[in-house]
Amino acid sequence: MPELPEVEVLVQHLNPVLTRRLIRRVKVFRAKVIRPYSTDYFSRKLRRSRFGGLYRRGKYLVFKMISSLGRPYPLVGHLGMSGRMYMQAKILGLPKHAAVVFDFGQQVFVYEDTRYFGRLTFDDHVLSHLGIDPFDRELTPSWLGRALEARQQAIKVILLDQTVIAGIGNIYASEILFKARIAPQKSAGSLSEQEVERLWRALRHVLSEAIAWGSTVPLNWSGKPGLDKVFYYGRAEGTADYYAEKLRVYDRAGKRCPRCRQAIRRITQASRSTYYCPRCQKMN
DNA sequence: CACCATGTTCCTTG
DNA sequence: CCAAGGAACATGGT
Repeated sequence: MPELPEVEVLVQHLNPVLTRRLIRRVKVFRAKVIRPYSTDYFSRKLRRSRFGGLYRRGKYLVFKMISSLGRPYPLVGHLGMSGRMYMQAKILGLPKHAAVVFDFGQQVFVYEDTRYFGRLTFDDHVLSHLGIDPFDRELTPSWLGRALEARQQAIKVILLDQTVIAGIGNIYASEILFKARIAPQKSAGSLSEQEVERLWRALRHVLSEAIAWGSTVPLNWSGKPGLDKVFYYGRAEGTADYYAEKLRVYDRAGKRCPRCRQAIRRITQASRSTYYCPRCQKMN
């Protein structure tokens, strides 16, 4: 589920659904995702709190909670690799990998996570380590140039560094570099002014396109297996459009580049797959 | 059985 | 202190 566009679309979807709702009780099914708190402390703190607004920071969801005494406090969520969050009727029953469930009475708010890499915490300290948001007005081409100039690591690896720019993940990193026509192996500091400019454009273009798609298409949030496994390459109920078809290079090794018909290549960088077109994204 | 997977953190080595 | 690389986390798909 989670890179910046998915989290953004989810936050927009959840905001009106959750705001002002009163938590009657909290059930923790997998203590790991709320560490270092005890199940008891976590549940007691949230019980009888209300949801205020929520917003996104990088790939994190930040819920503004209001205690029964009217005191605000944050609840920070991260979806890891396989986390989902959605409202559903209580009578429907819980998914196999429900991690935490908030009970509202008739409805429940479910956080499920197959691999349990995600997290819910009251500690917003993690957010202070995050780099600039891709849609921050301060992120100009010259800002980007300065952020990259002293770095020797491959640009693909830098794009995944959440302390530089927050929100880009492995899928969109490849997509952004393809759009910008920059070889993923190039060291960040070696990019020309034109390349930095193209990267800046591609960043916003690719991410906003993904957000626009996710905001337009009806999504199946609870994701019944086989219907909407993962929304950006899954499918919403009644929709024939697969988001995978919108990806130009990611997971397309051996297939033709949509721009020049050359075969897409897969390489490994920092133990993760990178996909690119060797003809459109040259080293020099 | 093998390998791969949208992410982050922690450990080791230099 | 920094950088780079890798394992670990846990489960499922192919």
